[in-house]
Amino acid sequence: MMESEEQSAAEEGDCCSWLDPTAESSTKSVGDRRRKRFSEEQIKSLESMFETQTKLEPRQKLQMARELGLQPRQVAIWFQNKRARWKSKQLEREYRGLKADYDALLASFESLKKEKQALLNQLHELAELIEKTEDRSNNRDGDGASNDRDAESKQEQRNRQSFKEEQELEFAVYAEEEDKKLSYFSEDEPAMCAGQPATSCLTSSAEQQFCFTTSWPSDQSCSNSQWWEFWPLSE
Amino acid sequence: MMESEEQSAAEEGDCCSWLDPTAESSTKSVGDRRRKRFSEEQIKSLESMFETQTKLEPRQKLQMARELGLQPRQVAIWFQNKRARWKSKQLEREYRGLKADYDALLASFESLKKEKQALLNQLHELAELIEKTEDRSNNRDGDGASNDRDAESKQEQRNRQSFKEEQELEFAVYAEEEDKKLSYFSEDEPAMCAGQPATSCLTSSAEQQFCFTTSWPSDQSCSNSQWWEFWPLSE
DNA sequence: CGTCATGCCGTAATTATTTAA
DNA sequence: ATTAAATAATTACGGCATGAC
Repeated sequence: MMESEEQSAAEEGDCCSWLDPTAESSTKSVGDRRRKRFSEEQIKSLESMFETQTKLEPRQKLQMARELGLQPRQVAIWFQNKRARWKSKQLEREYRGLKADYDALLASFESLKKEKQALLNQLHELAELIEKTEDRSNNRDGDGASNDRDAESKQEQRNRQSFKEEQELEFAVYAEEEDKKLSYFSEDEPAMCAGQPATSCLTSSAEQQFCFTTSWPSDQSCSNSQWWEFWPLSE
Repeated sequence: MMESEEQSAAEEGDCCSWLDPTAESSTKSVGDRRRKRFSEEQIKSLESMFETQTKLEPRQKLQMARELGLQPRQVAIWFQNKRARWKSKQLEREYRGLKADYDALLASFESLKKEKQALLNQLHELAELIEKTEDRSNNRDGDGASNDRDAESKQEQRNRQSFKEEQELEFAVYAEEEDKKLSYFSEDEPAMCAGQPATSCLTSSAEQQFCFTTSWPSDQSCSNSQWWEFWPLSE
C-alpha cells in the first residue's frame, strides 16, 4: 500500500533498495515482525495503570510485562512515551486554561477600567459641585456673621480643599499615564489582534478535541514532574 | 567525543535489510541495524532546507534524497517529524508569550484595582462631607429665612442627592459583585500567578475571537516562510 | 466508483544526554 | 565514580483524511 515512494525510489538507482521491489509483501512482513499497536487489552491495562502511577517500579514493570505478554522493555518504553505525550497534552491544557484565564481577566480589566472612569467622572462632577457650594458659602460668609467659625468648620474647609487636590492629582495621573500603560490591553485596539491567529490555532474550538476523555488524577499522579519543569528556564 | 562517525561507510551496499527474516521475537526488531541518526551533513542540509520551506515539493524531495543519499521517503518523513517538532516548539513559545502577557495584565489589573479603591474612598469621604454640609445648611435653612428657594438651589440639591445615590450604588455593586467575580485575580492569591498559571478551571466562558498580541515574528526560523501556513487550524 | 499521493497524527522504538542512587 | 534509571531527541511505521485524477 504505502510503498509507492519506495518504488519510485527504486526507479532511480537506489543504492540499496532496502525494500526489494519484488518483496512487495513488505506490508505484511513489517506488520508481522514489528508488532505495532498493542492490543486493546494491553492498552487498557497500561492506561489504567498509568492513571494511578506515571512511573513504574521495576516490580510492577515485570509483572505487567508478564500479565500482558510484553517484554519488560516494551512496558518501560510505553510508559516513557506515555509520559512524554502526556506532558504535551498537559501543555495544551495549560495553554487553554491560561488563555481562558487571560480572557476572563481581560474582560474584568476592561470593566474595571470603565468603573474607574465612571468614578472619576463622578468625582469630577462632585468636585465642581463642591466648588459651587464653597463659592456660595464664601459669599454668605463674607457678608454674614461669622457664626460657623468653630473648629469643625475649619476642618471641613481643609478637607474640602484636600479632596479637591487629591481628585485633581488623580485625574492628572490618569490622563497622562493610564492611557500609555494600560491601553495596550484595551479593547479599543482591536486592530492589533484583528486578523492574526496566534491563538486561533489553538482556539480552533469546534473540532480538534483532544483525548481528555480520561480524567487524570488531578492531584498527585504526576507530582514528581510539575508543569514548570517542562520549561527550560532560558530566561 | 562520541563515536559520531560511522556513517563514513554509509554508502556500502548493506543499508537495506531492515527486514530481518530471523525476526527475534519483538524486543530488538529494528534498531540493531546501523544507520540510525543521519549524518551531520544530512541534518544540516535538511535543516537549512526546512528554514526556507517547511514543505517539500516532490521534485525537491527527490533531489534532496539523491543529494543526501537517503530514500525519498526518509526525507518526507524527516520533514514531517520536523514540522511536528517545530509546532511543538511554537506552542511553547506561544505559551511563554501568553504567560508574559497574562502576568503583565495581572499587574495592571491589580494597580487599577488599587486606583479604583482609592477613588472609591475619596468618593465616600466626599459624600460624607457633603452630607455634613447639607445638614448644616438645612439647619440654617430651617431657622432662617428661605432665601435660597430659587431654582438653582433646588437643582443643586437634586444633584447632590443624585451623586450620593450614585456613589452608594457603585459602592454596593463593588462590595457585592466585585469580590466574587474578581477575587480570582486578586492579589491575596499570589500563589496562582506566582508559580502556576491558574489551571484551576477550564472556564469555557467566553472564547471569542480574542487574539493576544504575541510578538514572535522576531524569531529567526520562520523568517522566510509564513508562519500561518503551518497552522491549518481545523482542517 | 476506486486509487494513488500526500499530509498529519499517534505511536513504537532507538539513541544520546541527564539525573539519581 | 559507576551504574541504572529517566528524559530528550530521533527515526520510522500505520492509519486516517483529503484532493486530484
